[in-house]
Amino acid sequence: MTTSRTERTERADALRNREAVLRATERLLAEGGGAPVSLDRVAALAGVGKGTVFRRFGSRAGLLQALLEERSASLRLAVTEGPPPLGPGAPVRERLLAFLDGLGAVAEGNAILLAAHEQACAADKYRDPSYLFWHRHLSGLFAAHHPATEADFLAHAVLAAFDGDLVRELTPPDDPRRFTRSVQRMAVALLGGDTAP
Amino acid sequence: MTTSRTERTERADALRNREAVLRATERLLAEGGGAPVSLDRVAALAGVGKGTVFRRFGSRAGLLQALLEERSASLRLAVTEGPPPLGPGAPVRERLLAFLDGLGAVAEGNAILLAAHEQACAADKYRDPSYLFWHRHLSGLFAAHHPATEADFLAHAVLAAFDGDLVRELTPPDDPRRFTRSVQRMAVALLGGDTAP
DNA sequence: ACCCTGTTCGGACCAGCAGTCCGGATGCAG
DNA sequence: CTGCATCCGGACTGCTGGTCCGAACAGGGT
Repeated sequence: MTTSRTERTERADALRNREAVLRATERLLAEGGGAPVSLDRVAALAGVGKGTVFRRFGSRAGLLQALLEERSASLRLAVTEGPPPLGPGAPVRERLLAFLDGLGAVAEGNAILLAAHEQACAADKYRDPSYLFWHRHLSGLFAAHHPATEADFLAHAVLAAFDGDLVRELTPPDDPRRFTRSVQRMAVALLGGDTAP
Repeated sequence: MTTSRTERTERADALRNREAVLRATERLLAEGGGAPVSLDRVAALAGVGKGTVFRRFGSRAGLLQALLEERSASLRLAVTEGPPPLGPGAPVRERLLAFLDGLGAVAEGNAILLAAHEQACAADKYRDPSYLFWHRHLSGLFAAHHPATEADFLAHAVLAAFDGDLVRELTPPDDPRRFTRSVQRMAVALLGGDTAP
């Protein structure tokens, strides 16, 4: 039984450290309440050297992206091959609403992480594989009622609303899903066709 | 004590240096093509000390904001007290289109500056007086067909599309007004009522 | 049980950044 | 011309993201 895992090349200590770094990062993000998190601090809290952080994640942006990926992986999977209405098969409107419900939940629950990631990615935000995936999906949905270039723009515009700081701004503690509902209404209006029952 | 408070004449060299710093900043922004501009470099190109830059503008964000203010001051004026359709008096739909045409032009012509400003402001973006002004205006327009909270969100969402990097992404050299047209179509769709007869 | 080798570790190190400070220069009023 | 408030400049600080390399070590082969 030689460790029937998918990857046999990663050493045990490496895996352990990777996990420690991720945990430390999310803890510092949460405790800092939005204040910038330095990688020195992350390394210190994780109990590893700074070099380790960079070898694992390449850069500050890579670390945050890895964390974000972790939080949204299940949504990604559900969208591509899950059951309707999230997955393929449902009418466009239903899929759009279901998708924004899922993405909204991720955003509302990780607004600080989202903001930090945007800040770190800076101009490369629109080349981020995660962003490209969401954009492709949304764009495809809009394309049902719009020409391609218009759908492309609308997808960008809707995703632009998922700015980490904006989500924080628009999410009162007593109504954690307000942002999602607003985005859903907006997206339906943009989809075209009928808004009223 | 009647005139000395705000009208305290600015020394000639101070005024000259302020101008030199602004010019140097815009030059470095344009030449850098989006690369981050350090204030050391700005000061060097302007031929002044770094302390001067900070005394005049307070911080990196303040400098970029001053530059942005310069580029959008006339639009601001036209919106508040200019002739229709930009100024008060025209139907909501016309005012919306005129406003987005103006703001779009500013964004398309200053996308790099816009991106740099967003990066520098970070979380305080939504407290920026300039942002608040645009938001109040847009929100007011949307309020003609929407409840207040919805109008507030829609204004945020439309402004979110004015991300400096997104504008750059969506502005091909051969069609410099494409972004503006897209935003206008989107905003009209969000305004509600009739999209097309 | 025990090497042997390639992988990983750790933290000193680097360049560069925003922002501060104060002795000295200088415009300007009288 | 003189005195003084204002402004200037660039050395300085504290911190950052990111690099580097000798040391430590995991873990399969024997």
